[in-house]
Amino acid sequence: MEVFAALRQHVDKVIPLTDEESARASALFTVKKLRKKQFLVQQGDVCKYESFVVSGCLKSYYTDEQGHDHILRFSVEDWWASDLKSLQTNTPASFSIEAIEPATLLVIDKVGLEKLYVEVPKFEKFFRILNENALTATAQRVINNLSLPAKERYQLFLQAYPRIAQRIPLKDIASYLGITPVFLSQLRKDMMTE
Amino acid sequence: MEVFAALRQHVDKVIPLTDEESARASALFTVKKLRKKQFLVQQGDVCKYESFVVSGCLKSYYTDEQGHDHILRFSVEDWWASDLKSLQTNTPASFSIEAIEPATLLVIDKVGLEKLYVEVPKFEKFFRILNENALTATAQRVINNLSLPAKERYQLFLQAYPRIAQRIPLKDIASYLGITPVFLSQLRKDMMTE
DNA sequence: CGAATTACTTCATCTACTTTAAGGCAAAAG
DNA sequence: CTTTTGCCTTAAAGTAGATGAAGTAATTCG
Repeated sequence: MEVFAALRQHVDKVIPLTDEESARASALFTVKKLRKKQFLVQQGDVCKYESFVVSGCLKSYYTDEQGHDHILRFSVEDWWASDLKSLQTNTPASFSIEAIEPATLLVIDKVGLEKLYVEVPKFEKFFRILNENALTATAQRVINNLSLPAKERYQLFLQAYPRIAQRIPLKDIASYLGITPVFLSQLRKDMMTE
Repeated sequence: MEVFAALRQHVDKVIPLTDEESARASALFTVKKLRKKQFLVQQGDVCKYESFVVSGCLKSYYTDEQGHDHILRFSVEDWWASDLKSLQTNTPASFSIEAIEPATLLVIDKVGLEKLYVEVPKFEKFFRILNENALTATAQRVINNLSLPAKERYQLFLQAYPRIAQRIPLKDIASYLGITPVFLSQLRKDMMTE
């Protein structure tokens, strides 16, 4: 099955699996498809799955008291999406995850994950490393938000995710950068004339 | 030994250890003391240790091209401090870690950590969970930085870390919040008169 | 202990970014 | 095919927060 091959290839990059380990792991995941604008989790509900994105694109975003959305991350092919805290502790998710392109996912629930850690202990290490990397990236983002003006943050974003940037509506990029779409539009114009 | 008891108590809160596991783990950590203003790591050097703070207070901060510091986190008793990425990959640390109070640490280097994962596999899970929590907290901080004005971020900080706030110089709090000391001083004044 | 350095405050000026509002364009819905 | 709706752009006015300068309080250190 194609989708499981994608997962294995992804995991193998960090820790090579044996065929048996890969098969055991695959058996615990389920294929899930999302249409555009469909939710994987909605803020306030409990997040049921850790999800590997095989294809498509999701956005994770927090909706504040004034009803404004703030994008935390985009998840495209070969990335993961979930509200870890909600998943682990069965508490309401603090953000939503929604498809901005039709997406194919491999999902695993909490029970499945716990089985996975027992049956294929390598995954304990795999997720530890995955989270370490995510933590590093998020810390870098805090740094950038604190130390760089919007224009430079935008340029960094374009550099870091050139292919993703093409696929994502401007307003979502603005939200990710923490500025208004209006201002991002101005920045773009500035950048053209330079 | 007192300091090791602190570590065990800390780990036990997440995953109870047997006496033997605790002893094996303790054997891999070393006590390290820092005076005020001493560095645990300096930005650009390789981070050699994962460190558990037994007492005192450290700050982790990034120095940007203009020489301005941006505080990422404070680590007090019962917290950890390190540049994970640097430690794991032997690359230059992207931020510094410095004592702002005399501190006692329990440190473990990369080799020690790898031994630890083998000898006491529970630590694999322990650090996975630790990082998950750190990731959640950091994501929340990104959200706050994007969605809240400085005054509310300051109020949240006071609420979340009332005891730490007392011990930390205003300029460091300002740096953590992403504002200038001048502006934080103004905010404080505003808050007095309300 | 006194001198020097470092931390905090206040005020005035400046700028990066927001808000509001209006017009155009493309996709979705009827 | 027409109408609605959402998305992008441009421009003008407003604000949160930065910067610079100057004075006072608090620490550090010889």
